[in-house]
Amino acid sequence: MTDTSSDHRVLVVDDEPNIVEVVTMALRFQGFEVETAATGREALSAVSRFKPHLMVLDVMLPDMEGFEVASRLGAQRAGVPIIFLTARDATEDKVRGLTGGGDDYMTKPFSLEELVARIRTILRRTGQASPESGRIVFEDLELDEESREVTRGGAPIELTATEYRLLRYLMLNPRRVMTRAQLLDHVWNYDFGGDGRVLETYISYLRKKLDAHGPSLIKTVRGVGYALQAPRA
Amino acid sequence: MTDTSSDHRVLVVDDEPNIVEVVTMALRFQGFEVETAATGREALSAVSRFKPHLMVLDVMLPDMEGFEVASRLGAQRAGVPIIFLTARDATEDKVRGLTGGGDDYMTKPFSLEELVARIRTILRRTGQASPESGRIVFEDLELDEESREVTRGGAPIELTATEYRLLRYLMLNPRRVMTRAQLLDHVWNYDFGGDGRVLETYISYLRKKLDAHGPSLIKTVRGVGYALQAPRA
DNA sequence: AGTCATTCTCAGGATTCTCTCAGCAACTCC
DNA sequence: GGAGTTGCTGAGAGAATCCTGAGAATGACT
Repeated sequence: MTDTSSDHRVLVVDDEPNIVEVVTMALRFQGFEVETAATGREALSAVSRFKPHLMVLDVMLPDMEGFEVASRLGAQRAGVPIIFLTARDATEDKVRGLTGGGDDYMTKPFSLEELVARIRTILRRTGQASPESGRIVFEDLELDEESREVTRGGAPIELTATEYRLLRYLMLNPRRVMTRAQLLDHVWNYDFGGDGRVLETYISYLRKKLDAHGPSLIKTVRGVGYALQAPRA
Repeated sequence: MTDTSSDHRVLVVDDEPNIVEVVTMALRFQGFEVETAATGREALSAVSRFKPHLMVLDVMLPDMEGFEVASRLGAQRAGVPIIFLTARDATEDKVRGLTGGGDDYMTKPFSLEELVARIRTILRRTGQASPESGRIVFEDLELDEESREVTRGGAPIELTATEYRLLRYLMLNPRRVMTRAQLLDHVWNYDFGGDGRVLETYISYLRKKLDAHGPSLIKTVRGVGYALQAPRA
């Protein structure tokens, strides 16, 4: 992506190879340095060797719970924030209480965009990353990543979660044609296997909301995908 | 090719000899170093020996699925991006989750130009290739590969998918006469069996759109093919 | 449980593309 | 100059692709 300044180490811990694979590739892609571990024990040794700036940690590991890993780190943890991954059912409450500090959690399945966004937010909060203004602008469209507010020409626009992710991804890649596959992969959950036509529906939603305040911004490129495009004068 | 800087290794894996042949020829022509494999097992050993920068991998192999090859590579894969080839029907869902990791996929049949374009895009994205702006220029014609925008003398020109592929191919080989066969092979799907006269139709479309903004750029070479040519002063 | 917002599926209709065809124009070679 | 070949282009059928409204499924909140 356009962000070259990352250069952070992230440790990904999960025992499902598929997830590790997908997440690892996505993060490397974003410029993070990534190491992986499949068990709690591996994770512990990886931390001391790799000294990550942040951990992505599944709560269900074969040898111990993610929380145990966290507490066993003890002093060694030294303020390393953790993003816990949990299955959707149950346990949510358990996680809530534990996410003191700078921790966070996400329920599986999640979208890669969201994971990356949270990692960035956390690194920014903990002062490890440059506080690059979390504000994206394209023409008269503005998106504030902190408050999640979107405005066009000053007028606020209410978006649902999915609409927001989709618009954000497009705004991060202005004028560039994003393929259908890219959009589905980044904006929807990584295991989304449904009908690719959701995308069209959401583009339609977005257009309806955005175009109420000005000329059309989303261009469809037939047979390929969509792109943000400045309206022609 | 004016591009001498490629020098990348690409591993092509498919069990249909025709496809391997066609793709291999096209890639070698573009300056890539190519090795091939017909089975998953061969692919695995080829990776460790050949250490490709990128793989083109059929999902349907005689001994295992392409995905299995990918996951069996494991650590050895070391971030090598993969372009999966899939049959048009079904399977699209299975392929999801790829572009997040830098991978991509194409449905068969595809045009060679498209394949080459994607390979270039991916290598550029993963920083393995020089980030040569993705912008092709010929005289007052400009083509931006990321936004897929084409302009002549600054004026935007709307092209359909096929028109775009055709023009792009011509612009990649400026002044050189491209034979009818070359054009049909590269711009249309490799198994296109229809009437060769489509080409004339599309040349006509292109000329109509391009010449609206200046002197003629596409020259006919009777009995051979077409070439981009600077207008005589 | 009941309400509400959100997400996703589906189908009809509209649009746009691709390719074929046919007649005319331009060129080549005798 | 004439005959044959090759290329040009407008028209149109069929296919592919996209848009959008309606409603079912899902999950969040009270």
